[in-house]
This record gives sequence, C-alpha cells and structure tokens, in this order.
Amino acid sequence: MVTIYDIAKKANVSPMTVSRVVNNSGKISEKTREKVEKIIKELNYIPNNAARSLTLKQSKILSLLITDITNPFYTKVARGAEDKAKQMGYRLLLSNSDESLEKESEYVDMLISSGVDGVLMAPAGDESKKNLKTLIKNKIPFVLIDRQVNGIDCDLVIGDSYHGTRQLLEHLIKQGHSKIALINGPANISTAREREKAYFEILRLAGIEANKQLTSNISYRQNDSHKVVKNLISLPESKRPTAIFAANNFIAINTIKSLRQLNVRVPEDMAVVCFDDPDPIPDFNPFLTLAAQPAYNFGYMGIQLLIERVEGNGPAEKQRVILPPEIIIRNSSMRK
Amino acid sequence: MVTIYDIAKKANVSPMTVSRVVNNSGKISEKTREKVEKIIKELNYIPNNAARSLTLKQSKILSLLITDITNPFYTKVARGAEDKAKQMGYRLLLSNSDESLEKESEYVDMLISSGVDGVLMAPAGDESKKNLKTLIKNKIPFVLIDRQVNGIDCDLVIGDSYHGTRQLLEHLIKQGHSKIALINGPANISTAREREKAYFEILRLAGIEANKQLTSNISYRQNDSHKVVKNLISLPESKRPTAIFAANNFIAINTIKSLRQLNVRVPEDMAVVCFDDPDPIPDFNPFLTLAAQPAYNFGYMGIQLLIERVEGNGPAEKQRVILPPEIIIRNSSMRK
DNA sequence: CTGTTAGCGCATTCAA
DNA sequence: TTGAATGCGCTAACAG
Repeated sequence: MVTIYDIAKKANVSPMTVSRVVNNSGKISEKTREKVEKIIKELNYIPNNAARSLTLKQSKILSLLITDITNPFYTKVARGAEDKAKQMGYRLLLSNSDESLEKESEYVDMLISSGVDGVLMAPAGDESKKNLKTLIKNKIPFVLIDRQVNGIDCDLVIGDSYHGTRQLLEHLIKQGHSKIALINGPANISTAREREKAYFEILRLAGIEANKQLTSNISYRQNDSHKVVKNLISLPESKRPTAIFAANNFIAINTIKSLRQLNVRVPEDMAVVCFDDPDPIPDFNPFLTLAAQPAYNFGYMGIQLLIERVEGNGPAEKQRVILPPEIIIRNSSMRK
Repeated sequence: MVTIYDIAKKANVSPMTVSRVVNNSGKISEKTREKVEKIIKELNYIPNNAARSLTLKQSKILSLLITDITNPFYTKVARGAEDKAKQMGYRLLLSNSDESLEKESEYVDMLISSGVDGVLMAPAGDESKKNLKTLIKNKIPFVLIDRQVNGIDCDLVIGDSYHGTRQLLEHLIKQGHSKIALINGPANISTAREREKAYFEILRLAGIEANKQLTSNISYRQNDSHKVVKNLISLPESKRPTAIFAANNFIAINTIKSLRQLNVRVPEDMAVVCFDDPDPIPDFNPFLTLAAQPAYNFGYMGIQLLIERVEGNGPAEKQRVILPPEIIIRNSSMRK
C-alpha cells in the first residue's frame, strides 16, 4: 500500500505537505504541488479512508437502508440516491432490511460501526423507532423516506398517500364501482395506515358505506395475498367487491396472479389499481392503473436533505418533503 | 463516542481485555468477561471499524460493482450477494457503473480508498481490464460475474451463453422460423460476443444461411432498439425476419415496445425471445420466451468464491463456475 | 489470564 | 510556505 510517507520520501517533502496537496488545503507553492502530484500519479497513490475517517471522524459514506431491493420502487430510489451522493462526493452503502426489524437493527449497528456519516432509511415499521433512537444516541443524522415513524421528528421525503388514494378511488367510483376492497400493507407502516384512512374517508365522502370485511392487511413484499383474494371472491354476490385497491405494486401483482388462478378476469370481473409501478421499464406492460410515485426523487432529495444535516447547514426545523404521485389510468381498471 | 477505553475504565480492566472480550479472542475468565459485557451493554458500545481496519488491514466490507441496478437480473444478483455476505459476516457496498467505463474506474478508486476486502464485479466491458489491473496492483481480490474480460485470468461466475442461445434458437427453428434476427449487446462485452458466436454456429448447424444484415449491436440498457427494429421491419419480405433473438431482457422489452409502435404483432408477426427475465416477480407476465439465468446464484456463489480468495483459502488455480440457464417457453415465440 | 507497548495512515495543532 | 509532534481507536506481539 502506498502512503503519504512513500510519496513524501520520494518527493523530499514532509508527509504533511503531501496531505495538503491531496486535500487542497493550506498554502502550497506551485512548484512543490506539481512535484508531489507527479509522484502521486507515478506511485498510484490512493488515500486510505480508514485512517482518514479515524482522524476526521467522518467517512464520506452515507447509507441507504431500504426494505426490498427487488422492488422497482426502491431500485429507482437507489438510483436517485446514488446519483446525488456521487455528485456530492459521497459514497453509498446500500443495505436491505427485508422488512425485518431485526435485520434493520443489525444493519444499524453495522452502519454505526462502519462510521457512516448519515443514513437514508425506509423504516421497516413503527417499531423502527428503537433503531432510530440508536442512531440519535450515536449522533448519526438520518432522513426517512417513503414512511414516517410515530414519535420520531425528523427530515422526511414521503409520498402523498391521501391524494394518490383519492384519485385512484375516485377513478374506480367513476367507473361505477361501489364495492371496492382494500388489500393493504401492514398496519404498523405509515403508508398503509394513511392509505387506509384515506380509503375510508373517500368512500364516506362518496356516500359509499365501507365494509370492514373488504379490507385486510398483508405484507408489502411476500406473496400473502392468495388467501385474502380467495376470501373476497367467495363473498356472496351482494357483498363481493368488483374492484381491488392494492396498497402497493407487489400486492397488486400477486393479487392479479391469484385472481387469474381463480379464473377471475381483470378487469372484466375485477378491477385492480395500486400504488407504484411494478415494472423496471415504465409503460412496457400498459396494463395496471396506478399512482406512480417519483421514486428517483425520493432518493435524490432524500440524500440532499441528509447531506445538509451531515454538513450542518440544514435549517433548524425539520423538513418534510411531500412528493405527489401521478395517476396513470390503464386497462386493469377499465370496464370494457 | 464510546471506546474500549471508556469500557476499560469503568470495568477496571485494561483496554486490551475489553478488546479480547469484544472479539472473543484469547483466554478471559468468565468473571471479567461478564463484567465487561455488562458494561458494554450499559454504555451501548459499538466498535469503530475505521480503527479496526487500520490495524487489521481488513474491513470486512466487500463491494458489489454492477452495471445496472434497475435491471432485475442484477437486483437478484445483489440479493444473493447480500445474503451470502451477511451470512459470512461481511457487509456489502453496492455500486453501479451504469455500463460506463469512467464511472467504473472512479468507483474502483473509491473502493480501494475505502479499503474493501474484495470486489465482486460485472465488468462494463473488455476495457475494464485497466480497472481490474488497478485492483491487482492494490492486491484486492476480485471475482467477475456474468462477463469475462479478455486477458484477465480470475475466478468467474458466468452463464452458459452457448447453451442458452442454442435452446432459444432451436425452439424458434422448431417453430418454423428461419429468418431470425439478433439484436445483440455491445461487442466489447463477452456475453454479447458469446451469444453472437453461438448464434452463427447454431444457424450453420441447422443449415440456415445467416445474414449479417440481421444482426446488430446496441446497448444492453438504453433504449437504442428503435432504429434497429425499424430497419428490420423495412427489409423486403424475402429478407425480413420472422423472429428476433434479443440478447437480454431490456433489449427484448424495448424491441417489443418498438414493434408495437410499428403495429407489428408479437408473436403473430414476429416472435421474440431473449436472455434473462425482465420481471422482478417471476411469472407475472407469462409472455416472454426466455433463457432465465440463476441470477441469485451468480451473486451468492460469486461472494462465496470471493471470500475464499479474501481469506486465502481458495485453490491455487482460478475457479470458473458456469451456471446453466433454464429455458422458459411462453407466448412471445409461439405461432398461434 | 491480564496488561504494556507500539504502530496502522492521516490531519490538526503548533512551531519554524 | 513547510515541518514535527501528537492522537484518533484498535489490536498484535510481547511480557508478566
């Protein structure tokens, strides 16, 4: 490994001078700078970050802790986060909590131990509070994306569940649906709670009586929908829904898979709408009606807020960025 | 920040003893261990990795450097890599080269500077040789996945382009196609070269005269296919292909998009097959006929080989793992 | 079984 | 404008 000492010796200067050249700090004569830089190139010197972060107490590494890297939503978040981080001279450590609190907890410890400067996190659920407290105790700034956590006041980049839900449901209602089921994510995740609240409110405003039998909570990522779908289908005709509002993309896909297995046609027998595009390439399967969230921006803006905190030039009060979804109406919800 | 010194003082032992407890190394009396562990919990001590890697010259961080995080193929690779890394007590730094040599080069410098113990990498192309040489110079072990690089002898986990191509083409031929176009990835990527070689060989074996006009090279990830598709379509009927072999999932999707825009029906007017599933959730759109590669295993085994190298218990000779694809025949290639 | 010494590579502080 | 001393938090090597 090449160190500043090697450079220093060869250049006949002190290690400190080399450090100054590398970091562009202090005053250096043009001559020595050139001499040192030449040798740096010659020897292929690359600074040792472990040493640097030990002295500086900062690593220029940020962490993105998400819950499901296979979900195109988070994949785009990662893209945005990475781009912004790179642009600002930070590296990004990407981790995956798998919607598991324990995994999240393990990762948080890892991250602290790795000395990351900040964490951009989609919390696994409300119980993530414990992990966030750990971050606070260790003075590591964090920004939450996509989901909030009760009792934690911090910078946020979230979507607008209310308006997304509203537009989706109003579209269904306009299509003539009044029995609309909600297959929701877990109740301990803020987005699910918000979507459920909006669901009931909007039905009420539309003069539709909501039926608790039509709502359920399952995982955002595992394939738990089959039983739920079966239940819905087996309801007596008078109660059976004609439309399903799936709280996210994976639930929607698995729901449609289940419906197909049960020989229920979409959209003829059942309309389906959801949040977030399941497709890595947009518009390839122009089928699902959905509320597309600007995932890339969740990541991009999230990192931006985070870096402001890390570098200490953010405003005193916490910032809440709310990004509106775009409703895309396609076949899965259209009466033929 | 809590250090071993804080623990040591409170426990009335030496820092070294604390270190031993933390690392489970050496002999420690049950009594002192308990005492120390209690205080560690009490003070919420988390080891400082920068310091540790500075002394140990290893960070327990591996890097996964891929070319496109939005591609479900790599997303699954990341999953596999992460799972194996975690299981072995390593963390994973995930980076994205965007198929760009310069980005890759920047990342390689970053990684070295971060002191990663090893790199699992899908090289952007043959010119990645330069970046790999940098790794070698810095004595950082690496394993290549998905793609090889001319002139670099190293551990590999790759797919079987020949057999995948063969099965795909034989299927098309069995369907009665003889004018089969190849829309390939860039010629400086090994998978593209291998698929092209296989393409010509298999056509020859089948007694089909290949026509260079029917083959082209575009990017694996950008949407470059439109012009190519247009050209193919505008060929005189006697030369116009009836089937397209797309070298990867994104090319296939973009190709189909273009075909739709040009009012060419798939599969009625044009069959399409490709490598790799474009869907994050398998079997949701049971449409594309494809050679599905075991992406998860690319990552999982890649990390396994890498850790063997990192820890110095790999075999002397380089290991080449070749994972066969699974052919999934669906509608996009079926004559009605 | 436990403690002391020394040094990993770098940048801050102070001195020249 | 440059350099020397010092310490960041940790562990290997040695001593007791």
